[in-house]
Amino acid sequence: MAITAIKGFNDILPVESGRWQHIEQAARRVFELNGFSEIRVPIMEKTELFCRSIGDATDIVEKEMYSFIDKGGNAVTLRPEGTAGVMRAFIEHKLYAQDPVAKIYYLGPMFRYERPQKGRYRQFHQIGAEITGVHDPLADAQVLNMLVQFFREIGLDEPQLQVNSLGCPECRPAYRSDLIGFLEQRVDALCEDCRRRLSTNPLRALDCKVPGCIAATAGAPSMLDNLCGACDGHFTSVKRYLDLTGTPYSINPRMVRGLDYYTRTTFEMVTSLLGSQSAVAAGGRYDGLISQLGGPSIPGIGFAMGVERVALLLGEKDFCRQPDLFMATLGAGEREFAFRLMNELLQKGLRVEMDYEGKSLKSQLRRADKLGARYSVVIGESEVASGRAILKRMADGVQMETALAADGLCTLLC
RNA sequence: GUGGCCAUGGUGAAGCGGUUAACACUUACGACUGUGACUCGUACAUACGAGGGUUCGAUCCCCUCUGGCCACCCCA
Repeated sequence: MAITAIKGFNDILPVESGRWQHIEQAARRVFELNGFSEIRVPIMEKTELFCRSIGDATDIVEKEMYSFIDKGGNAVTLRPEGTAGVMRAFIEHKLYAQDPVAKIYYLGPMFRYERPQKGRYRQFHQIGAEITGVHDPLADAQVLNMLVQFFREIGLDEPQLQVNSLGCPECRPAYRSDLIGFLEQRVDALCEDCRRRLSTNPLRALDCKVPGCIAATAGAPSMLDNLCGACDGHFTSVKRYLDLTGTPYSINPRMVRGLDYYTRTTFEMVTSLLGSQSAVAAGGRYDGLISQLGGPSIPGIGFAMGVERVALLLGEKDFCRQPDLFMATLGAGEREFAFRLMNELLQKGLRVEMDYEGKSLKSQLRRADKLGARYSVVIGESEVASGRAILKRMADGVQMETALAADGLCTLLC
């Protein structure tokens, strides 16, 4: 048996890479338009970084991390998400010193030891963006607008934006105990998972899909009704700014996030087309994270999207580049002629292909068709001698005479 | 980590105890010795995910492993 890739680790094959590039290029274009710059950070960090940022008790840290001890005895982990590493770099290089307002984006592989499913893999890819240093809800709204703009840009209008507020260290603890109290009174009606959640993550019970739990939590207190004045004002402003720009969204008071560092605004772009992997992008505000990691008290907000999930939504659409011209040749001498001409055209930025192996004319034209070449030209002895040839437009078979010179062909094909 | 379903060539798949392992697509070549797409012809699985077992005999039955899909957990 030949060696195969690791479970949950996938190859992005040539037929799919066009789609990936399309997504990445759109993200770069939109993010840079919005004033974001790329940051490239390592895919491995000290394990402690993730414990401290994501949260020791979260599923990610408890059971999903690729952690090991390196040869120097250091506890290291393949990053399960991007924000922690980006913020570590932000603090380490004191980027806030030159400008506390930083707008940065990143993209690359993340690793989580989970059971693979469609749209969920052990090595997966995220494109994320973060704004630091802005308390104002305008930042929240702008991040959301940019996310929505990205999805428009790549031609997906299906994922819907949902927003929520998780409050802050001022109001969340009180709400949390209220909720626990509420749930404890109905513990008999809750499913096994939700009973466990009571102690681990009570908010999660609001998101449970078991009918009994949905019924039992129907009258549960909502975080949104229990926000402190500052959080409530913040959330109200976020909504107003979204309305101001006509950004469509809905409020999902039961939306829960898996990372401990979120405060106030949280959001998801959700789709119904990927089964249980409904979130294609998600994020939120993390006002305490930077100081928690040893940096100054600077707020932040950001999101990450799952590239695999976005690619799945784009479906089978073909993003392959088609040649502008395919040159078919009849003999070895003509092949040399074509080879030289092809390279002149390539220099001028035209996509040109030719046969390398002296195949039959029929084979060559079949290949031209298969590659989707816009034009083809047959070069034989007389063409080389006269310097003129018949150019054929493949879509409709229309033929036209042309000089076999780089300049002329270039203007004809551009 | 839990549960269910599944695994035949490059692809989609028939076959379900003894078959030349069907068919279609793809690919290659040809019909057309200088013109693709349509059509037609020819070729292309010592082989049925891997390893064990049952049997005279296993792609087909049983076990284990590996992988995939779906749901849960959780999440991008």
